[in-house]
Amino acid sequence: MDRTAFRIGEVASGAGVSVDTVRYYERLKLLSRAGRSSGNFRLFAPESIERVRFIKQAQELGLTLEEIGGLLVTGGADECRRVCELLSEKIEELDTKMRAMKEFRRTLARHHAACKRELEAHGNSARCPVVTGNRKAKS
Amino acid sequence: MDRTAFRIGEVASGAGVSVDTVRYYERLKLLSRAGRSSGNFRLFAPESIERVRFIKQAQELGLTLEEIGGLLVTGGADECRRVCELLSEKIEELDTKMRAMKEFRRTLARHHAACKRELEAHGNSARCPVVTGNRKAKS
DNA sequence: CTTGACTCTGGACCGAGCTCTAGGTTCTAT
DNA sequence: ATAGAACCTAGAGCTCGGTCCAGAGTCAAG
Repeated sequence: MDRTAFRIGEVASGAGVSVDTVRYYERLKLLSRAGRSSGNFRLFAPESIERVRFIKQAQELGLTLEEIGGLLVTGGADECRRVCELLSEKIEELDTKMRAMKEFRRTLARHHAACKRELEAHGNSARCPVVTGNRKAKS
Repeated sequence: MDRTAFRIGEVASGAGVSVDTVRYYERLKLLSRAGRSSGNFRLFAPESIERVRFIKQAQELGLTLEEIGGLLVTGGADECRRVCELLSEKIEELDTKMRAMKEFRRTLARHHAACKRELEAHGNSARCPVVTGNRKAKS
């Protein structure tokens, strides 16, 4: 039988965050207010765990909690339209970011190569060429 | 003739940050202590501007100032070796992150498609299907 | 010489996103 | 029955990455 109610600690460990974080998200309305047990313990639906994971994932990619909130809103047709827009904005941002990332990776790779060359050429008297005295000329 | 000394305001606007930020970076040793003019104004080498830009770029990709500091250390052979390692670690992290990003992009695209379908299928009575785990929006 | 833009230092303050504390309640295992 | 783990609320505190003061000095233009 599938569980339908989880206590805060289960949600937290299931999603890899602290219970404080779960309560914090609830306060920010990233999670809708959980139901309560007879003893006033929060009872979460299984999807909440997924939801917290989603939040964390989104966060790692640089979205703020507020933006994530925007993506999580659920409601009628108007909300749906809004979310739809928001989503395509975010997708575009993501694409931009991925391009920046590739660019930056090249920068790092270039530094890495320079570093290696220096070590190979000058061994123990190597002077790290990363960023200081960095040839810049024009990239 | 190329300028060799820039005042803090020039560095700041050249790199698109505030003068406070430049001073802050100096305090954190992300920029080496600048020389001073007769009137005690900081004088920065042109590379400083590049350096601040680099910091900003790295930051956008989710590195902390501390990590960036690690990438910017410069010294003899030992430092060079260390930086070299750090760089390949970062490159790998970046690759991991880029994969996560693609994954996340797919997630968003999937939600977007679902949203659109819902709107087309149910028009004004659409109920936004984005992200699992909303227990009744009604509180 | 005056004005106004720019700079200096040191320290207070800010928003985001948690994290911890205190003081109390509930649940579960023995 | 009782210990101890997990939970509750309200609110204070923390880290990061700045940002903003106050009070004073510097500097170029008019």
